[in-house]
Amino acid sequence: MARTNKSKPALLALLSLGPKTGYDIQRDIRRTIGHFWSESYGQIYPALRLIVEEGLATVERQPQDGKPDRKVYAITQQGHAALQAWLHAAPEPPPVRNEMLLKLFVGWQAAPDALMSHLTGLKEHFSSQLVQFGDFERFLKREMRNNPDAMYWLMTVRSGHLYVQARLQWCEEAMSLLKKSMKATKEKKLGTPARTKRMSSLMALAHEVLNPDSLPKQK
Amino acid sequence: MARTNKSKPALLALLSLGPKTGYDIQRDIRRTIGHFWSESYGQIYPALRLIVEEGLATVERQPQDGKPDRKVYAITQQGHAALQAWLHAAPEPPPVRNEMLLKLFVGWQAAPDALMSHLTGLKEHFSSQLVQFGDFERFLKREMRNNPDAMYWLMTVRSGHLYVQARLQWCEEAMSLLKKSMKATKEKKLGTPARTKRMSSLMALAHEVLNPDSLPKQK
DNA sequence: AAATGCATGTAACGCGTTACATGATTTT
DNA sequence: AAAATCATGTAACGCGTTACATGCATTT
Repeated sequence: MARTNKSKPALLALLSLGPKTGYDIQRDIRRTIGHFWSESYGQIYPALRLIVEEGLATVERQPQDGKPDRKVYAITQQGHAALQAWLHAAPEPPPVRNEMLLKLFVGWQAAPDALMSHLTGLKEHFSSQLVQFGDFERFLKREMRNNPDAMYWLMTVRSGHLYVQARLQWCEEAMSLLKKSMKATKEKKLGTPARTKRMSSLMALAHEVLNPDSLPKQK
Repeated sequence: MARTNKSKPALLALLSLGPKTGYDIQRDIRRTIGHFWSESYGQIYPALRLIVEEGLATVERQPQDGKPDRKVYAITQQGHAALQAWLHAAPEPPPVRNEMLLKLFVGWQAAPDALMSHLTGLKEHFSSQLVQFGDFERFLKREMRNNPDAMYWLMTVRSGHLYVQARLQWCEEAMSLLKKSMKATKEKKLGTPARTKRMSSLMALAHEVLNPDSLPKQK
């Protein structure tokens, strides 16, 4: 049932920082919260129309020459109220779907080198993110002296920082486990069917051993 | 363009562990990789039909009484080949969308107690997950003595473990930052419009200071 | 010369969940 | 008595991206 709207509150959040066009919103999201949020034009423009229809924002057309008119949206009192209501509602957890982990789960059926190169790619990606989060963090901490509210922004950046740190640590660990596994399997050679069968019984065993229904359904 | 199929390879991965019905697949996903993957029946049954049409699996109907026939799917040689091809392709990173962080980003517009209670809820959730990951990990480490391939499964569990640890650490940090911020704002009182305006100029400043386009587009 | 930025929007498609329909058996 | 498990599937809906259409100005 739930499946609550996410784009609308996101747009209201951005509009709560000042009047903006759809184009501005997209750019500002990318620049400020791009590490944990994104909106495409295909979401933004239709949503803005709805937001105006519901009285949560107003539009003002500003003619330009050579370009399409700017349509500047401004949040209304009702919009502020709607945003606050959303802020006070418990957040839904993000859906979980991680392709790399799925590949690893049946990883013995792949060439170890391929998995290793996937991990290397990930590691490089997270390393560069780590640097950027560090820069961002230093900037915000400096600004907090004048503007205590910068702390809210900082919290989101810290989330990203701790997240990439953990992922990076995992990449390194996984790579070293993979190396070990490569050696172990070279020694005693078993055919894929036999290995598959053993994984299959491991699954059954896991369910018996780990009490009710092992890992969490979600939440 | 890309937008590559994710359900089909997921089903093939599960079928590579042995013949299963659609129902079995759903249950096994929940039990083993539920912490990073999910499939609903609305995905599974149509996808299985396609998989059979493409020759990646075969079906066998097993009549039962009182219940619908079991339709047992078994992966074919072609299916194995398709799975391997997918395993060797670089994984796409999961889309990022975190509602809690979005709420925090404009958090000065909310009642601090509400944010605090969101964080408390998250913290409890991650704490319980942490325990379960620990159990799972101990089990898999024990099993690795007989079955070295259990290491692949372990890698996915370690990912979850490190992830929830990082989230937990973040929750605690965020809660303590929030407490500080509550004190700071009590002292010098500023109206919401003024605070909003300051955040807005902070955004502009951030973009000037942080070189080209700050945080990563994605990847 | 080509790419990027500014600026609007729509149409088509794919992804994914939820609810519904059906119904016996087993557990709480 | 109610709920969960087993077992299949479909229809409707919402979410979200990509590609397209248009076009000038600026930067590389």
